[in-house]
Amino acid sequence: MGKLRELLNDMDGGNCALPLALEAMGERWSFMILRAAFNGVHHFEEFQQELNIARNILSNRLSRLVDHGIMAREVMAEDRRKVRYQLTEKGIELLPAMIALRQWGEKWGAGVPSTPVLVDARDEQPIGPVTLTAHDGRVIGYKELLWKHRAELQPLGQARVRSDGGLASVAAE
Amino acid sequence: MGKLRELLNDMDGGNCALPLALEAMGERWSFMILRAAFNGVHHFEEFQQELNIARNILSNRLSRLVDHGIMAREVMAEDRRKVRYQLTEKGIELLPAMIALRQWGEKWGAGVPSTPVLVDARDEQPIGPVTLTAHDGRVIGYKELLWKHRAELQPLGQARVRSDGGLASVAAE
DNA sequence: ACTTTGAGTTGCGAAATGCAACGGAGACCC
DNA sequence: GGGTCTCCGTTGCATTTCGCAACTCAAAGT
Repeated sequence: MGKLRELLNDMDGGNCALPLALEAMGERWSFMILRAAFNGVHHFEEFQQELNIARNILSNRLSRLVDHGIMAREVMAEDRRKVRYQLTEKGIELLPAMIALRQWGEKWGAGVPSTPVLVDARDEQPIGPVTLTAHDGRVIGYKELLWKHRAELQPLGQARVRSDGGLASVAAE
Repeated sequence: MGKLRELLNDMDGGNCALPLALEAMGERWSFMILRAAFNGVHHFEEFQQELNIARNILSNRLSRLVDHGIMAREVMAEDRRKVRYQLTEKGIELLPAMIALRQWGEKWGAGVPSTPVLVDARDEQPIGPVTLTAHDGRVIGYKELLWKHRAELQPLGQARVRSDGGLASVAAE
């Protein structure tokens, strides 16, 4: 109970990176633009036509993505009217989040086929589901997980049995 | 170029599950509410105070999450004023997406510690980064991936060499 | 010169969001 | 059983964001 308070106080304070991610990607269209970018779309008019997004909004979103370092904006040398928007490494690293969302929509939505699909370049087989893994790479399910404060973490190799009933009981209320 | 068109036509039509996921989770506060729910928050007043969200918006978001089957709403038997909001399995399966987002924010944000942290219940070690994996479980990086149409997929075990230059070249333009 | 193309901007109505106050059913208290 | 408190909302109104259509403007193309 005091535990719950303590846990929650960490939440709003700002020491959670989720609001940070949402500030960059949480607005309408941001993820759709990202998806288009992953599919090889690079130019304003392409984004506009394919997403059917209002031009002013698109302009605003692209600017924001550039400001956040998710995309890079470059005026093309061979035709200086054209601007090329390119994913940065920071943007590319949103791929797991985007795919996790898409797979979730695929699983729980009304049987949407979701084309195009991401495949392993080696064998052209579709990638597996995005999962959570333990530090050693084992796939790990929700019921095998606990929430812990940073301060309570054990250095690797010194794992001990839960002794205080800690936060595990909090999640179960 | 014809290829690009073909690729893009699949996008807006609606045969992508991302818009579906975003319809359920893309509004402001939805992910923050989900996160609170994962941390053991169950009641309206708890969500309101911890997230500092306007009551009418919170009301609206909880209704929408319930409508989408992400949370279940239950009037509590022992105190019928209280309503308990509980994640469904569909909601729980958003965890990888949420963690992927949070990890991204953690990596690229201004060194936010992100407490509480998700740990393996066995050894209390923090979970690993959310990654994409091949069908056999190998972790796979962005450069080892291609986008393919459903129709072009090979049945497992019949992988062939890319013969048509296909969609890989599209991503690279 | 004249037209077209690419990438935006501007003006304005519609929708979503935020804030503060209110409402109402159920518990609780004597 | 009247008064109070708690929990979960709703209502009214100001602010912000979104969406649409028309416009600008520089750079190519012809």
